[in-house]
Amino acid sequence: MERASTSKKDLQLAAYAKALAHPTRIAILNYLEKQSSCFTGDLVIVFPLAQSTISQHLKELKKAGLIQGELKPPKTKYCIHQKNWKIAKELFQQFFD
Amino acid sequence: MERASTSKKDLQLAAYAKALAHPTRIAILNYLEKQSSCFTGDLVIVFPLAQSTISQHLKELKKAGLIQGELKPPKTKYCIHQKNWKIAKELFQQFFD
DNA sequence: TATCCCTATCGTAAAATTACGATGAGCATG
DNA sequence: CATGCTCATCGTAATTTTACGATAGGGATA
Repeated sequence: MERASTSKKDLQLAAYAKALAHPTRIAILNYLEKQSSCFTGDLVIVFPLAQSTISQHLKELKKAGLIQGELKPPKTKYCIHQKNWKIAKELFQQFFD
Repeated sequence: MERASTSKKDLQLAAYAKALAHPTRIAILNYLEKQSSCFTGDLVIVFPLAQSTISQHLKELKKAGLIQGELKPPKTKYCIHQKNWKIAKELFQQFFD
């Protein structure tokens, strides 16, 4: 019986899955897909959560690479990170066959 | 500005993502896809983790509905829950467009 | 009936996640 | 230069996750 190794792909997929593992983050991404971009403040209005909580979720999504932020002082404009989005999409596709 | 509601689909997708949000669980599912089925003990040999830890991961996967267990005393045989697997696959597909 | 296998569950500790209010930093505008 | 707006970060508390060893239970076999 062979020892299972945890591949880079497994780790990456798990990291993406972790970013998606919260309903609010799913909803934020859905929102971003519809709107193509938005400011933090928009989400604070749309979601019944504190501003700091929204910011924290955005941070998680950025850490995973699924979104990117652009400074538009005094606001921050977020949008989907298309390149990584595609990578994630393909990893999930492969995973599910 | 409209209030975002968290739909059933969002919740279900987040739940599946949560189940996939750990490298070991990804690896277990990969293993199950290859072998089509396995016993808990197989995984204990294959992965460098305690038996109770493996059991806990299996429990998480079962809770999410991605696998199912069948008693084959004194063993337990696990396999992918095909129906839910397909549902998960489609949810991720839809999500990524 | 007693014993043996295998696995689930319990108890527990450390770490991570999630939420909030408060604070601080960055950059326009007055 | 001071003010105001927006957002990130800090500090913190409650909960959840992850890991382990130890224990319990279910069903064969002797």
